[in-house]
Amino acid sequence: MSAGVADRHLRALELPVVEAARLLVGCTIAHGDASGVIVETEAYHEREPACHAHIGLTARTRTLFAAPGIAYVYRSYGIHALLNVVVEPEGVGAAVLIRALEPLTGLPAMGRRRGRPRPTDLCSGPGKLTQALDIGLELNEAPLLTGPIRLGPPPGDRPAEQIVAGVRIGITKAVELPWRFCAAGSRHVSRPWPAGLQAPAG
DNA sequence: CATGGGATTGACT
DNA sequence: GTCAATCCCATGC
Repeated sequence: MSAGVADRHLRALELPVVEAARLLVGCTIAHGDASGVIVETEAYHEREPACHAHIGLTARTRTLFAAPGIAYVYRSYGIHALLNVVVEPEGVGAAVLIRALEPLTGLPAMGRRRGRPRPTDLCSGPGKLTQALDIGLELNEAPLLTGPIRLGPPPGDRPAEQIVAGVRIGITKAVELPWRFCAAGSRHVSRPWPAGLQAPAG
């Protein structure tokens, strides 16, 4: 096995968070028998105010300042668990929010947990994919290379994804940063890509 | 100890 | 398009 494509998820863990967010599109996330290909990510870094780590080291943000390669899972709006991949060296607060997956395996179980069988309704949002993969707050700080959640390289039989970048969604601070990355043309993203930023057709 | 704000979603007008 | 559900945690008294 040669280095390169197969190690993409490992290289991402060594890079600055914005580059990591771009590289993680196309990689895989699995929990139990359910898995999917990452088709949408966002980068968050302590130096900008939309990041939880911006306020410094607290009980909640401790995870973000830890060594790379673990999960940061937190509750959003009192309802949903959101999954992040912690990156950058220990002591730096940064993480990549996993915003959408293209379902790969375990679709029946995902559909049961989601209460909606349509493939494009299973993992097309940060709160949806954690419900589909049964990822809860108890998995905060779980290692991502040794399980139970597993971050893996892109499936070997898939062509490299074309990636488009845009501004992050659902935040009120630092709204101008183009730190959202999507697989171009994917029907599994959380929201349709703005028409003006659509990747060149064909 | 009380309060308020969300990195969202699904239902509804 | 609007809006409520619901809870962790940071902050302030």
